[in-house]
Amino acid sequence: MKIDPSSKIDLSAQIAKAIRDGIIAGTLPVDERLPSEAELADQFAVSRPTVREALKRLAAQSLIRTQRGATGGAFVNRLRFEDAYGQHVTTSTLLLSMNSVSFETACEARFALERACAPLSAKRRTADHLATMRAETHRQAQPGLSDEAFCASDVAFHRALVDAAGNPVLSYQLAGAVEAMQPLMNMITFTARNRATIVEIHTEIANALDVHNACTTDALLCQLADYTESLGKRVFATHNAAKSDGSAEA
Amino acid sequence: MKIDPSSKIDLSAQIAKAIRDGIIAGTLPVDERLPSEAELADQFAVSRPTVREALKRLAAQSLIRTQRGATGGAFVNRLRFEDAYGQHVTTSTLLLSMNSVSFETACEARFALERACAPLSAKRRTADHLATMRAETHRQAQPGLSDEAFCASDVAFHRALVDAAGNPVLSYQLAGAVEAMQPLMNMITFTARNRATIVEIHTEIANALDVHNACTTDALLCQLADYTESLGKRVFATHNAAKSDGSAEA
DNA sequence: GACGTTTAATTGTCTGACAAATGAAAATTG
DNA sequence: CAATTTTCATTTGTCAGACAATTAAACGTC
Repeated sequence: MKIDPSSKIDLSAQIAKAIRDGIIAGTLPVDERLPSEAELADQFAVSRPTVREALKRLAAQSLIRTQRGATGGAFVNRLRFEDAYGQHVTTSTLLLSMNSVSFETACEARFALERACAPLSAKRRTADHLATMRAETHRQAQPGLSDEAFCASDVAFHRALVDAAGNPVLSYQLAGAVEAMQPLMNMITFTARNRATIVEIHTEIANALDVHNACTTDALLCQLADYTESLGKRVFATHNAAKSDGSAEA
Repeated sequence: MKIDPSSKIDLSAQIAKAIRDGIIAGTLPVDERLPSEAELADQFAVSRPTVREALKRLAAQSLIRTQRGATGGAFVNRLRFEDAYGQHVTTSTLLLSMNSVSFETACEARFALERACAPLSAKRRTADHLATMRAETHRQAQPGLSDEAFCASDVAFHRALVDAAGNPVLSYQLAGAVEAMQPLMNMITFTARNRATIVEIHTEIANALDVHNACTTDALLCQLADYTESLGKRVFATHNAAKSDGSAEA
């Protein structure tokens, strides 16, 4: 791979791209050891700090791992679903907060995706998944629970629902949509009546999954989507009204 | 934010995390200028190369951008959906290839997600989306098209279908599932008869969306999912049989 | 053969330096 | 005075060389 020192782009970015392309193309298989930093510096005709900056870029994407010592070095990392979750959730969260995505849009996406895996979950849910969902539902019924804890439990419930589909690709893609919404959900103060309604729907969802009833599960998710959206609409309407109260913003 | 020099973790990783946390928490708003590298080095009591490695990690995640010159520096980047697409697709692709996800699993996830946005697409599709889908369908009918080009056009078609839902969150989440499957699809050699079948379904999907018929669209997507999976199953069955032919692998 | 010691390789970090870019201030010119 | 050019300070990009920390293998000792 060639490096162009006269390019507008950082050398470290070019080197990172060259190595990344090798990993994607399969030229550098998993667990393959990259040349040492000194050798890379020679090959690309740059200094070691520049090579290191490139390697740090790749490490930030979990594409490589490094190890010190005699047999150490940088190794192509086997990207695991668990490792990728974190990044995916972080990115999704920032996308929502930085692009002022409406609660409605986020909500719509989230439940559309969740409904997509409901039939699979109804078919494949294990006793474990059901137990998790019921435990979280039970926690959500506790009176002393803070709104944040309630939302966290809500995420755990829906995470279990998604995982029940038994498809890691689905779980990964949905993790972003479901977990990234938590900050938005946290802004909603749930009254006792709100919580009771949600807990009831959660209970029914668990029951529907128990008997492998995909249709009812889907209907309940629709119900939950509508209810969540109506709650959010009310909260954010007053929120925005209060915010634009003192400003000249149209 | 505190840095622990005695930790097992790289200083640059700790510093990157500290800054990243600030961005996520909103302490560092979009377009905010970070202190210069020299100032950061002072604040964290490390050297400039260490600070730079931390900044490169953040740059790799598109969390900051840097600019040279008198008024330059590192700025908190507004993460855009378009910027995040690339990373998401790359990560998804690597997840599939490195974890030997079966064609069946990937296919199931992809069509489950795509069906999720079909009702929204049927409701909101614009003339533009329809035109793109029909143009790609037309391209797919060209006899001289390579398998790679056929698959690329297929991705473009489905991308338009997803975008038609008018929900950027949905589009983002699905981009990973749809585009990451392209390398797997490329491994399938499409006969003329295969292509004719797919083109026909694509044509019908466009027609169904034209008249805002969500039900038919969903049915057609199911049909396409079944057909794709059956094609893949046949190809990868012979593929695996050939591969385990000469090895002792059980 | 088992067990400590040395050694070589490699990453992590620091220091100091210079080049390149870039906008702002100062100087020059009409 | 206004417009233009020049100078300059600031900041990132890159380099060179050095030392510390870590680690496994090679070596030596008992």
